[in-house]
Amino acid sequence: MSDEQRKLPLYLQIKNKMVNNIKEGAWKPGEAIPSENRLIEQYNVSRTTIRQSIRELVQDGVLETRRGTPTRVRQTPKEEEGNPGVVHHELGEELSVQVLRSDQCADRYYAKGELMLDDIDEVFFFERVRMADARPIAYQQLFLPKPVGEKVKDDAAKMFDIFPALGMHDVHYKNIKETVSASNATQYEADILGLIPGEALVDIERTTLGIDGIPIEYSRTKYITSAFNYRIEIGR
Amino acid sequence: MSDEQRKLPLYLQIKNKMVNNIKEGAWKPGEAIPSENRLIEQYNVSRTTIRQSIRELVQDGVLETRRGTPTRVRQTPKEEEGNPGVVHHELGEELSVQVLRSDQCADRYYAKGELMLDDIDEVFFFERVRMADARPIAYQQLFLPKPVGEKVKDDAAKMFDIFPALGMHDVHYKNIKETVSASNATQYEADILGLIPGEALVDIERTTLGIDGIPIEYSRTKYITSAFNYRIEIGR
DNA sequence: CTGATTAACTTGTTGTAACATGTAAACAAG
DNA sequence: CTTGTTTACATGTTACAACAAGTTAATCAG
Repeated sequence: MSDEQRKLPLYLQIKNKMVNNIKEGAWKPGEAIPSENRLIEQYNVSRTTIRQSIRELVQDGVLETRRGTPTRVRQTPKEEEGNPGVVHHELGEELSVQVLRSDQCADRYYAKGELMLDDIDEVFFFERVRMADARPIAYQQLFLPKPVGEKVKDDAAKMFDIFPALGMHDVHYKNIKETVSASNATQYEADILGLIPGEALVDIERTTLGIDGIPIEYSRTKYITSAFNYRIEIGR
Repeated sequence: MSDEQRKLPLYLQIKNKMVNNIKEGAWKPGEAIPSENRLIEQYNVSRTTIRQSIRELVQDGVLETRRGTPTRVRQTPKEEEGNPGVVHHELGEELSVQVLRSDQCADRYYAKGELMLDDIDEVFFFERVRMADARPIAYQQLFLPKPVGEKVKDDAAKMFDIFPALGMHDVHYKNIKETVSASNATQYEADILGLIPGEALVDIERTTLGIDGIPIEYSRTKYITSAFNYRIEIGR
């Protein structure tokens, strides 16, 4: 156990252990975690402590509790009922992806900042073109922290969406934040997407946080407007 | 005490009392509330209960605690954070609006279709420029059905956002649907917004439904990217 | 008067204990 | 086979107690 962990409050140490259980796949989304009484035996702490750990993870959206039933690992944070905003993000039919370039490097300082990494850390970088029905619809720059990248580097070349691949490797997310803007296609982007330079693109910057709050993905994607459909619905 | 309150858990009853203390001005924002020990005496409950009430109010953003110092009522009633699917849409400071044109007509067939109106119905049309800090940030075309338009036609010239005006006339909405895309500024739009033609704009098409499901507003707004901030958050 | 120390607060952490209440599977009765 | 009951087990609520640790203001030494 590391030094920082030793002086952390017990309930935070246990909270971290629980998060690790999920990250390592011992506790899987949708499944029940051990009951409070078992956890009391397992970690040899009081119920107060266990409950405080669980309470925070519920608050973080990682676990869900219901009186009378075992506490469960949340399936996905998205399928909620009664949320004020629903985001649809559908495109074409036959979806695929093509990797233009991929490397592992220690520069890319801006992306590393977004991923909350140190200067010395390495990142996986993928330059991808997302295709729908064999036509390019988006140019994407995808950055992954080293531990995540090593797990999914093979999938990133095949999967249109990397989230299923992440889930299969027990890398689960808690939160996705997207910033939407617009930009003009550069010569480079226009060539890739088959457009005229200057054409308006929907420009989406996305940061995904893992269940421990640490970023697991940063990406910048530029979509062709005609192949894009971003609908936000607010209300009941 | 009301019947519903009697069967509520103690900590929720006390939480409600605390909220009332704030609403009635007994506890003022920025000021300290009584210490836990005082509250224990005052309400004659255990510290567990008091702390659970306080914890929830902290989570709700109503109170703020700091070890060693008295718990305080939050100065700025913290915005709802962590709500899944929340859309933030903030821009500059000094917001205003300028109306370029307004009329009441029976054409504009596309907009009338979106508003689910018949061909013979009339619509109010406003061409507006939204300004932030005296600089134009968006060009907006706003369409209102005749009954709605008559109520707010004066406000549409002054209000940056027409929803408060609608609410004042008891026109409430149930649902907002926005489609986000990007487009290149036309010569006309570029002139208005002070840009070069072709510049990428964030293009938002919005339909608002009233509480009876009938559309009350259709608009198309094109924002300057630099003055725009559209953040979507999914998850907790 | 200044500056370090202390005393008297505050909230934070953790344990123990008892009872309340919701859930679902096992079981019994029709 | 369906329905109602029991029962074991889950989380929720509440109380009491002790100590940890941060903050602030009074106190005291210089």
